[in-house]
Amino acid sequence: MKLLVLDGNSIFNRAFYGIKLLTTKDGRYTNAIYGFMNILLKLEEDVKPDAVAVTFDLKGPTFRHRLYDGYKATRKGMPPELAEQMPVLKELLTALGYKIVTKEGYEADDIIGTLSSHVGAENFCYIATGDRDSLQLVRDNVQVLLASTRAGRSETTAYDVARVREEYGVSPRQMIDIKALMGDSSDNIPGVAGVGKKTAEDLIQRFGTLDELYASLDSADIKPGVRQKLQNDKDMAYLSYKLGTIDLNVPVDTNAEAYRKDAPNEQEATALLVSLEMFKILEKLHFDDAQKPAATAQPAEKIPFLTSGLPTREELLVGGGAYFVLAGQTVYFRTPQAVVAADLADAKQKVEFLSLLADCDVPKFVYSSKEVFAFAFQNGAEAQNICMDVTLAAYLLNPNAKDYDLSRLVQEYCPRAASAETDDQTADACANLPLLCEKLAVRLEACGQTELLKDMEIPLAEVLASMERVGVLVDKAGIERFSEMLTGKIDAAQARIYELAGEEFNIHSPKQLGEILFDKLHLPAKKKTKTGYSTNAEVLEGLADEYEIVRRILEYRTLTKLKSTYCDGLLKVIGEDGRIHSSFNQTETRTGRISSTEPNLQNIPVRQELGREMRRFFMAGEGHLLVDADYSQIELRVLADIADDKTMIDAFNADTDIHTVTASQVFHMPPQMVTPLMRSRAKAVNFGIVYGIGAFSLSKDIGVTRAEADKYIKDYLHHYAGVNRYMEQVVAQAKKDGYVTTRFARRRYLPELASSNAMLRAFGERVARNMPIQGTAADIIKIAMIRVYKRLKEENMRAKLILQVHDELIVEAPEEEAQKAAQIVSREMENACEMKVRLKSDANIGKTWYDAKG
DNA sequence: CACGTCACG
DNA sequence: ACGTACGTGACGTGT
Repeated sequence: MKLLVLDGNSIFNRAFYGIKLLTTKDGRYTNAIYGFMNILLKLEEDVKPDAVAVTFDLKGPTFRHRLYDGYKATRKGMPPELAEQMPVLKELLTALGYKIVTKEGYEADDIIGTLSSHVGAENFCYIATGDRDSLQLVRDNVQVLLASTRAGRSETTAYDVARVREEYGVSPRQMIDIKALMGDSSDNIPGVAGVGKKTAEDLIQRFGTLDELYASLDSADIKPGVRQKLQNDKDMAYLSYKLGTIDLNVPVDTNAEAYRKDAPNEQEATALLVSLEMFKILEKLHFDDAQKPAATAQPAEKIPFLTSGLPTREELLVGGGAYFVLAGQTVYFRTPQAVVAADLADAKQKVEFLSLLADCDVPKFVYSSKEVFAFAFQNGAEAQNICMDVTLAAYLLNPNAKDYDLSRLVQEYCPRAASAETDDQTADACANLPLLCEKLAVRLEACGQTELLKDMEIPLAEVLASMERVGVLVDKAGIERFSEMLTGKIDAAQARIYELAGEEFNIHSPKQLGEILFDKLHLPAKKKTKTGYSTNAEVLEGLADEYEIVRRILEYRTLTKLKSTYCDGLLKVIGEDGRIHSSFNQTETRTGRISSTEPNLQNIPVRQELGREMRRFFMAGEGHLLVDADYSQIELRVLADIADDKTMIDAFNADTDIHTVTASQVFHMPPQMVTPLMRSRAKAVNFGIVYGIGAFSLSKDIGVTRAEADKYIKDYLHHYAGVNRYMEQVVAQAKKDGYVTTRFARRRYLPELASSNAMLRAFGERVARNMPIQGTAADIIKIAMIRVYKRLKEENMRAKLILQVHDELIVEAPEEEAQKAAQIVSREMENACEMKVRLKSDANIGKTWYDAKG
């Protein structure tokens, strides 16, 4: 039989340091457990062992190390992020039926040694470890599988006797002799001072053993210096030999049969893995597979899978609603008896599906409502009465997730799911759609988010689908001309940079650029990144006054950014209709904002004039105009409201300039005396407050000393006492609950707050202060979008919402509707939410985005 | 695929 | 002693 012996601590450590810190949404660390399980499952797949022994060290001192006092010196405890994972791992391994082996007073190494040395000649033993110490255990029927990390990837190397000899030139047994000479700092084995790996290997290769070496020390051909060192530390060498020799006689059960796996406790293991959010691992364990022993559980419900076409209306209603998943040209329905797939390329089935979508009386439970709305629009129809969208529901329950794949959601929320009689993943997940919807609905209700889903996110999905479909017209030829103009300027800048540098190099490479500027030209380097010199704009701007090459590089960066991202990037995504149809993602951000991709239309340049010119290429269609309305200071107004800060509320309601008011507060003078510099600093403070602020960053941002910045913040919080109160209260509440919420019950979990890492905790605190503000502002503009969309439709206008940029909405309207549309947009924006301060939105009209933007 | 950089609110 | 404001997405380099 084959026995696999795991060096638990070593693999666990490797997993921890090899994978970035992961946490569950309630803040428990899981990365080491995750990595360990992946390695274990991979090993089992490769080795196919009959039995598995997982060994661990216990905390106390061990016999072997008691030989030497120094052992405690550098023996470090695990970091708390790792230590907390250990009991959970053991619990999981036990639930999965693995045999864990520990012994008071012995290291895992000694247990491994004992098990491997007692495995009978007819058997085979694999030792999985990250530690080269075990190589001394290799024999004819014992191999070491050494886990290592190379270029971020973990790989395993199998060591048999030949491989050890090839690499070290000695037999496995002689590895002990080598270590006795060279020592091992990580294991606190002293060795012979001044003898390292090279010398040790050479000596043992020539003399065979420590004894032989010392026996012929005087006569042999050894460098005098080395001979002296060997003489000095002879005792140490022999002590090290003992310390380095793995104990092969630990009192543990050495019968390999004892380590056969027990049948897993599937229910317990599943519950544990779900709580650890390890759905991939759960999947790999194949608990739901067919050949399940009848004893363990009742077989999972099997749902027939048919592809016979669209079911009739009566056939597809499950408890009064229709449950379906739209995937490209196929729609999967869950009927009471089966999963049924219909082909939408088939005209008849498509028509029937569209009529179902338009039927107000049938509640619909779907996977992605935006896709459903888009499909309806594509066919000149509408989708009515969508009451559940599992993507959006899952996003509201936890916006921290990476994605919202249907099968993952089923695994997360439906531990004992049914399965369809098919390999089709979507069909399988669809079989569980009603159950999933039910579970999500219960959770949403418990979190007070039912209205957020039904009245905000689902209606918004329709608006977004419409915006994506309409798109925005761009002047393709204009962009092409602009791009060529930039090419000319880029070539000139590039030539001059090469001239000033005295050589050609890749200006885009921070590495090469850093070498040219700071090594070759000896400009004073300011900051470093992990990988080298920092060359970002902040650093370069500090050098720009003095060095032409720096000014040219900044210019080059600006120009190439404009060309590659905004000219060439946009040209690539212009549709056949001459318009750009960006995707607006509704489940991407942790604060509730929407994001825009392919292309990102939420970061088109505006702050600098040259970049701003790009906005001339975003235009209204023939006979149309663009209406652009943006909120004035929405986040600060939200802050005033949430914090219930009287000073700030009064300032807004008196329609005064908030930055000037803040300046007068912070600088202790009447508003009329506030200078532009003071106002701009106060503006930075206002921003900083919203972001969770620190004196260091504020001082860097506005170029004052840290002490001064600190004083600004203190004065600010003194004058805005409500804000001060809010900032303290929201963090305390977040620590208590583990999450923060917006005014509309949007929620974000903050596992960082429970971290033992002070930096991460500080980050969590800033997020706790910021998310309710940014998130509430995001909620408000979403409401405005829904209302604008609805109003334009109700008033039978042809004007269409086409873009959203966080605090700004853009509508494309026929010329004759533009004025009215402008009214509607800013009115709906201002009335989106009743607050203690009024919301303010200004609209402008123009032929292009450039003209329509104030 | 991670990193540095830079565009936006 | 260390790093430093919230939220995004795209591009180019280099492993």
